[in-house]
Amino acid sequence: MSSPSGSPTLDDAQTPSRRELNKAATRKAIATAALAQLREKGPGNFTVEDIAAEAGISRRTFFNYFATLEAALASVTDGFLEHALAEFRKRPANEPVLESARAALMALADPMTAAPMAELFSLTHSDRTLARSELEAWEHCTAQIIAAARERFGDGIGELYLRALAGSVISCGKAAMSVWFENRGSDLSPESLAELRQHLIDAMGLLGSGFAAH
Amino acid sequence: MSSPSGSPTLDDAQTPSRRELNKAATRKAIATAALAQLREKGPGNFTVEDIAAEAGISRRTFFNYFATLEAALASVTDGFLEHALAEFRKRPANEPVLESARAALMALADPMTAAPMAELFSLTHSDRTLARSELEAWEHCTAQIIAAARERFGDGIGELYLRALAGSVISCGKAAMSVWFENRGSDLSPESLAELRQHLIDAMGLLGSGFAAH
DNA sequence: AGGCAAGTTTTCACTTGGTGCAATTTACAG
DNA sequence: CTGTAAATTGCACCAAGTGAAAACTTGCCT
Repeated sequence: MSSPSGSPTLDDAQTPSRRELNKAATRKAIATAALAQLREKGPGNFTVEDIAAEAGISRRTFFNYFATLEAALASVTDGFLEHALAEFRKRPANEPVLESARAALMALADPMTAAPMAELFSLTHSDRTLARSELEAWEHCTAQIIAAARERFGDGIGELYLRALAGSVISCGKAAMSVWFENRGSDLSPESLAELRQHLIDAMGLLGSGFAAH
Repeated sequence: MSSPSGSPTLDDAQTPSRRELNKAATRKAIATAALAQLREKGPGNFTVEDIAAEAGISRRTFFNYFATLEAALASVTDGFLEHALAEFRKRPANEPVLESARAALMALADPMTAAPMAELFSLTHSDRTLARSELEAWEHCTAQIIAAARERFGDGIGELYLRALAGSVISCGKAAMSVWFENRGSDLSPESLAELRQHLIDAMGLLGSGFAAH
């Protein structure tokens, strides 16, 4: 071993430079601290300074990572939706779109993924400004779905089709989540998650049938 | 005439007290001033103080009417969507929902209604924080559609159905608007508005057919 | 009319969000 | 070890929002 801690001949594979690592760690620390503050003090009752203190950084550094306080919290939602999006991209291109969407949304009912989201949902629910940034996260996800769908369909597909579809799918996902949350609070038991899954399936079913059944 | 300006025996029909009138006027003045500033200086280049000055009121009074700068601009969108919502409520209850929705969305393509909206859309498009408050206005409208639909269907209808439906309809409306705007800028000619109408019809068609056609 | 009560606007002071800049500290290469 | 570039920090600043009390309007009652 020519050098301490790790072999220099080996770790040049990806991009795990100390700098990148630190940045990622700080980012996560901030997000965690923000969530902790939210949990502890409730929406609107803590400041960026509080978060910075808990994360062990300066106020100014916080703003180097997130443009706004809400953005730090929304990063949780971002991660959550990113997960579903990755799932969508994995689906075979010849599969019916709504089926791919359904499969992707199933990822949202995974315990590990759903836990922080459910908590955020519950803590966020009452507050206007927080809810606003949640909205933005879903919107951001919609944009990415549009991109993913465009890639799948090629240029032959109309822009209106793409946007209406992506928006509707996301709306159905939101509807399922909110109904689930209202029934179950942040209950993450297997039965509860099964219910969420069923809501997601039902919502996509409604979408696929043109909301005919009621 | 027992009193100056108007007959007291007559004007007690509604609620046009001087106070209400003044408030309404001020509110409109603020919204107008906000839009004027946006037009004149572009997004992010003017402050609440500027708006207040143009509207002839104090900064503090501005905040008595609107919680945030963006809210003042979003009031334009609110009025726009309110219009469509009123249309929806007028439809007969036995009509298929999607047909009612289609009819309501048609109201958006009316020249008088669409004009301020189109302008706002164009001025707002580039800016992040403004776009955020637009989102909120649509979300608010979604909530009202849910309420209206619940009223129409009575208690027999599932909450999931309601929310998924309302969200999807609004998404399709947004999709049609954004595609139209991207194609036509703020062109308000009859042909252009006809195109918007067609987009709205198409989007609702997609929704009704479960996005089968492409 | 005169005057009281309730509603509105304004002024003032204050906290917090958010940004630019210059100084400092930390990570990496030679 | 030493220079360079990236990251963190402190500081000063402007603008968003909010609370509270003073000043002004409007409506109502005798």
